[in-house]
Amino acid sequence: MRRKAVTIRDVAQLAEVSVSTVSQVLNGNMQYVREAKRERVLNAVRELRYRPNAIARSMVKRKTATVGVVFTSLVSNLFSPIIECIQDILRPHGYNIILASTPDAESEIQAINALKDQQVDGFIFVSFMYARLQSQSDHLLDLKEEGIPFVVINRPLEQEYDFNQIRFNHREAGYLATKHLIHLGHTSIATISGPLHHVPPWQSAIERQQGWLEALKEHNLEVVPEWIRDGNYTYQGGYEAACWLLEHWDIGRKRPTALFVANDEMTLGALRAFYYHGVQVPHEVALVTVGDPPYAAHMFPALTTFAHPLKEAGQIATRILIDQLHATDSLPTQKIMLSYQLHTRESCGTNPEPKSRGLIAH
Amino acid sequence: MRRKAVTIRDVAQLAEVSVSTVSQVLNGNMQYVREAKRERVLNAVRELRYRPNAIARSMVKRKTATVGVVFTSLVSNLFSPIIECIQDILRPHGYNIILASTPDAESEIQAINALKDQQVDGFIFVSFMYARLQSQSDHLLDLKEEGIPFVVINRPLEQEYDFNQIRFNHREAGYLATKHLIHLGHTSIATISGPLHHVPPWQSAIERQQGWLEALKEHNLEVVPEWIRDGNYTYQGGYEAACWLLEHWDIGRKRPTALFVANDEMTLGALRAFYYHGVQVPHEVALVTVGDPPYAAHMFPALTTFAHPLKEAGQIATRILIDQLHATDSLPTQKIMLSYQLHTRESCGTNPEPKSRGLIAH
DNA sequence: CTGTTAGCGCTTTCAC
DNA sequence: GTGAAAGCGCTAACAG
Repeated sequence: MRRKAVTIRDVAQLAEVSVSTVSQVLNGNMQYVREAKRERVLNAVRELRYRPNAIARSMVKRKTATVGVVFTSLVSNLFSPIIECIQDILRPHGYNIILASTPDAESEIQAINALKDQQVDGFIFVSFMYARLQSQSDHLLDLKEEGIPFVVINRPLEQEYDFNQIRFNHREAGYLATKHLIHLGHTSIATISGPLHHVPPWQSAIERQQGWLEALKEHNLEVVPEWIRDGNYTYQGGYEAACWLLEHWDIGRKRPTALFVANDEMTLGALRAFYYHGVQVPHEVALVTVGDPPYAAHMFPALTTFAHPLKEAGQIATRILIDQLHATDSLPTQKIMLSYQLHTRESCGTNPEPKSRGLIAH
Repeated sequence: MRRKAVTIRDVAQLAEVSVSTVSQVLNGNMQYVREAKRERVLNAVRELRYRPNAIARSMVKRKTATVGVVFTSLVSNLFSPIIECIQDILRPHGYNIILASTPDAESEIQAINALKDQQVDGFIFVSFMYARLQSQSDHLLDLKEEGIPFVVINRPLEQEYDFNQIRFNHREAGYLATKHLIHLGHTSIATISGPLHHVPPWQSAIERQQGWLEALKEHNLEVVPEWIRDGNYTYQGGYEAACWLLEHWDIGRKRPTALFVANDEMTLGALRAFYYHGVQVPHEVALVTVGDPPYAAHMFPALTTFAHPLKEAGQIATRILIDQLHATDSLPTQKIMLSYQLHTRESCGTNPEPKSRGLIAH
């Protein structure tokens, strides 16, 4: 069935040279091969449609030209763009990607072992904790020790590790989002935060909320404790948080006119709550969120967001990895902090829609 | 640096047995090994933390326990769920996934070759033509000939091939979507279709439109030629198609009260057009679409959709592949047609929202 | 310049 | 039962 593969020996035979000559030619060590033979070899290769067996080559070179890309989850909007640009950069360099998704530390360890068995040359780890990965990273120390290069993206590290790492500036996102609202004239700004009391601490949630707080304080705006609603990063949480705000709308001294929602899931929930209660966004309450899913621009109203710098993260991570892969001696670790990028659309009230929603009663 | 790997020989030495014995034990051929030695070997393995080198094993077994998964594009909503369930099924069987994305036939061929060089045991091809892949499949014949098993998902085949293939029933989606609208009482139903005049023919677009037509005819409803708007499967196209309809709203004899939109991109565009023109969905125009992105349930109104049976496709494809991988002799090819699944939400008018949108003028 | 040879780490006959 | 030995397809010294 499977047509017996043509080997380097077949080529050598047809070209009437030795296998090592063929190997030389194929690996570009042409300096040692005369043109005539070179031609003969190349012709034989073509004639036989010979393709070197990468496995055999890997075994002797002890390099596989594959990298393991390990995600915490494949289900997210965040996954696609990042894997795509990892792939786009890796492929021209001749590297293949072996993919793995690992919801928890245990399965991550297994995946790493499986990939090590496969002799991958390096790793990229990408953490988006939609499935509250129990963050443990001690097992990455082994990789380090074995000299296998890797880089981690958005991985919450419970302590200081000497890893190549790329992080997102959550605090800044909260800070800038809130400032954006403040510059728009808002002085009463609530927040729907991620899980603030999670164990272990959910860094991004805490930091985004701190950014919000910082911006308010910087502008001497009142910080109403009840205006920090924990939405647990979920749709339902966002919905309930918005409902709570709605119910207590007029009870407090004043009501918030703007909202910093710490992720897009919760934003969807909050929007739905407002929609059901007939509260207009952004006219009655302006809204800025973190995370820029593809549909953000197509919601009603279109969402003003701070987008994860996914492409940058993927590109930088891949470049760092490639450098390490090519380097003969070990390179210094790199720690990179990336900023979220503002996309101003309708929900913050900056870009009002062509026709106001009020018109629908026409 | 890279701590020199422990090999089977090290284990043999420590256990004071031969390498072949170790190999036997590790491969579960325990029938030929006495318990005592078995123990010694296992202990040595543990002590040395030995892990067999998969590459070396692959070379002699001529099996790599990896499958190549080749997508036309990584950017789609459709990609994540499908890769996830391929992975979920493959992993327990010990298979790894090598990922590739290939926008056109040329790069697909290259990717296939690269993966063949890596000796992958099989392939899964997934086509979502967001990047109008020039559909060519003759090169898959080579795979067939070489006896490398593979299955194609949603691949538009320009002719009849003897491939394992999983298709989506586009015609039925259009038909059922339209019938759904008809059952809701609509008699004037327009459609925003995909590219009807694409070269080569864009099957899904044509078939979905035909399904729409079929349903109308079956119920003796008038087919207004102008109510077939080609939206080119794009956001912009959907927007323009909806605008056209809006402009000609009252010019025709009657106006459509419902709309079958052939994909979600165009739906977003159409919704935006309606939003800007103050036309209420579903009150003034009901809407059903094909494709069920994660945000469909969170739009305003929530979208009634026919969802791609992605998980089923991924599961079935993977199972077929695994069967072929395990089979000693070649299995018959399988051709499977999957139906889209209806998700009834708000945009068709079946599930009106708790409070009507009119209330927002309160 | 070119061919011979010794492995890479593992599995698998095949004698003993 | 167990071990010695022959490769899997390729690369990389090392002679010539």
